[in-house]
Amino acid sequence: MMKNNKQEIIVDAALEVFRDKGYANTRMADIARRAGVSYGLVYHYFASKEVLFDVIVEGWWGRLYQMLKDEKVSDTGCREKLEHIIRFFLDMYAEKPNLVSIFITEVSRSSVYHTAKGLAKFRSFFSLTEEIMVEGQKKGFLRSDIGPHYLTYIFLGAIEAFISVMVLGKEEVTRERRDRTINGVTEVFLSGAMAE
Amino acid sequence: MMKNNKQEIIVDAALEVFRDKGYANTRMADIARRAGVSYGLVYHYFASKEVLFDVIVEGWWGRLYQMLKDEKVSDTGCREKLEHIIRFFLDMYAEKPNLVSIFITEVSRSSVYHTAKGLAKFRSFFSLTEEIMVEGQKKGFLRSDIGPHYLTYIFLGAIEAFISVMVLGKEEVTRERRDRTINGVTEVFLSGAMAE
Amino acid sequence: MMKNNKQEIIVDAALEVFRDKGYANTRMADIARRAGVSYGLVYHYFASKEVLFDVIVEGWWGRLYQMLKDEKVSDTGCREKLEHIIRFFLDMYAEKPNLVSIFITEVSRSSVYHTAKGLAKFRSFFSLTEEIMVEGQKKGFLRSDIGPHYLTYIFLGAIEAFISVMVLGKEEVTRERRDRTINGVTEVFLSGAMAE
Amino acid sequence: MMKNNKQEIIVDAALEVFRDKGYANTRMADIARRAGVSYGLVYHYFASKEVLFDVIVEGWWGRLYQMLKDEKVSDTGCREKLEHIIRFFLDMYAEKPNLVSIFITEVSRSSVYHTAKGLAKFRSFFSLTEEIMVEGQKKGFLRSDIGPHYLTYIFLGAIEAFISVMVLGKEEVTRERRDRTINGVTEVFLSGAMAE
DNA sequence: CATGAATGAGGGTTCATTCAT
DNA sequence: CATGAATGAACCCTCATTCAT
Repeated sequence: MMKNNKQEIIVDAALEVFRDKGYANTRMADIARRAGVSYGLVYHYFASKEVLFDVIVEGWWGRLYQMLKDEKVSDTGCREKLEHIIRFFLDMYAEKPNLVSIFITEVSRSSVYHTAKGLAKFRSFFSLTEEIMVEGQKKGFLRSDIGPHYLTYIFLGAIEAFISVMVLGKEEVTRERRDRTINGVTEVFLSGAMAE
Repeated sequence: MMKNNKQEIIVDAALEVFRDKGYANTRMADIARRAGVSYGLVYHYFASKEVLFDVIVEGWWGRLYQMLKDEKVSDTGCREKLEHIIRFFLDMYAEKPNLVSIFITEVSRSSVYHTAKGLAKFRSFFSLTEEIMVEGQKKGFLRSDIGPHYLTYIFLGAIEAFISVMVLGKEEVTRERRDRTINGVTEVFLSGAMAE
Repeated sequence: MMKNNKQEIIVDAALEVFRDKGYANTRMADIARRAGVSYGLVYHYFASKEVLFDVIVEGWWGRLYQMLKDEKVSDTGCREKLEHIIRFFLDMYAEKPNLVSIFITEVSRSSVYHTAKGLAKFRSFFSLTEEIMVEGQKKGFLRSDIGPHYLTYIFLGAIEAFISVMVLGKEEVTRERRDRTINGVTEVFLSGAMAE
Repeated sequence: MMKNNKQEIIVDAALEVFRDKGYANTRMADIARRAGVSYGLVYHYFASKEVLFDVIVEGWWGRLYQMLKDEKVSDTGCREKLEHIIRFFLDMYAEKPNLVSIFITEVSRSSVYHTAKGLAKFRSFFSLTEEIMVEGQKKGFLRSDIGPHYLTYIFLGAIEAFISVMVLGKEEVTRERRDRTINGVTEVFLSGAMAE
């Protein structure tokens, strides 16, 4: 993917610093220092702080879309698809916590400021998820008296809440916790929180 | 609450600018200009940009806690309490969209970086909500095979997703839409998304 | 003209530094230091290095145009008008050597400065002078077998050469030298360099 | 002259870029790109940006001096010598417009370049021309009531004005235009602008 | 010869904050 | 109370130059 070794090192360093300090408080010098390269080299590979950030964010969106598209065309049941989506976020968090943190704190919340560009990404994300919900309704698995928009928002909101809590608390996810979370979210989302 | 007229004007201006540009991209000069005052005056009332931001954020937390405490001691049923919480966010958004925007886009984020201070606020918010969930479980209204943490995250995540979508899209909430949303979220949260 | 005292001080300092080092090698810090003000104050009054430079250059063009317009409508003879033009440059050099230096070294050539904006200024300068030449031809004072363009270029070129030599050599102009120069240039331009 | 092919290519590229952007705004990378070579190679042949520029400028001065020396020793009349000087500039502009442009915009002014080194070059240029004027005076061809300095400045100033106008307007010189210019300048310089 | 990755000092600009009036 | 002039530390980015391959 990355042709160059140093590029990767810089991106990884950026991932850490952006996560620790947030985009606005990240200094290019910090990234260079953390990457163990000279100041100028960061600019040799990335035209600006914004470009470097965008490279990271694009990487995220790319993985997310890929997963959603895979789920859409997969012939598994609706419940499994929803479980896979939750699993994606949790596995991603386990594998690349910095990337997920940045998504939560810098992208999903502040996409207001990255007008147009970022907002469009978000709409795609929601649309792809909504298509899965619509399919679930058509198949009679999901209730149809509630608009698919609602189902989408509630489902994704629930995931984001879990991820956010982990991000804010800088928590770790064990495999066990992951499975419990997948189960809990799916269960409540599908069967409801009410007793009986 | 505010003793002084100019203070209020400045806070309102700050609310607008923070919402439009985000904390990091807000200039004290922007706030002064939008308030129509000199920028020495902003400093006359507020010691720093951070203090001004905190005043706004404190106002938000105050209202939120008050509402949650009121709900906790109220003797209405669990379903009503949950509905009230959703309504609070939607009404708040209708009344002070900038305040809610800032909460969504800036507060949760700053919690990550300004640890301690902001994180504690967040935990209180979750705790208060969780207490309502625990009460619902004790009363046998909510299922007990799922930890109250889970119920809380899912419920609040769903609300946040709705609010976020409105914030990001700068949408308006009509009374009708509000009621539909309250109903939709409550219904799915309590009864689940599955058909039948 | 300048409402503000500090502004003037900064412009004067800029005049000196631009003259000494040229636009490209001038540091905003140098200007601030030479003006005896803080770094930020320069930016308080002038949005950028370029703006500060333009303010200076505009001042020059303004004076130059004014003089040329005055000469055009004056009812003195052609010889006197030409003498006045030469005198303007020499007096200006005596009064504001830095301004004239900057004009010669940074404005009058500088392929950089000449992008539309500056080029138009130059054309006006030449046009106004040419009108005086045309008038001289009409009145039968100047020969008409040579196009007014040629007369203009030769006349202005001669002046510029004198000024340039003074600028490059950082020479001073005494009143006597000024008068000798006015006379020499006028004499050669009008009567020619040939003996008899 | 140039031993190496690549060297020439680089110099030609530099000529173009220096002309287009001016010395200060020229990047070594621009030159390398325009030459179609890597930018390590530029340093392989030329120790620094300044050296590369000097090579170009030296080439100019060399040709100019050679021409002036040739004229000095030639046994043609003064009028012919002056015509040859004008022709040199115009032919040079036709043949190597970039070189002449650079001379006009970057060398002949530029307080920066003129630190001793450049100033001396200039004085030589003026001296050589002045010698021709002195000779013309001695022979009784040129008037002697005007100092040779004056004649030199006026003559060279006139040429420079013509060249400058072409450079700034990026105009072309046809053979016809060249001859008209030579004639016009010589005529006015020698016989004066006055009618009769 | 030739390449381009790597370096790092330096410059323009921003902006929160202070303070004299 | 109110103003806005004044300060200067900090930061992003540029680019001439070096050097390993």
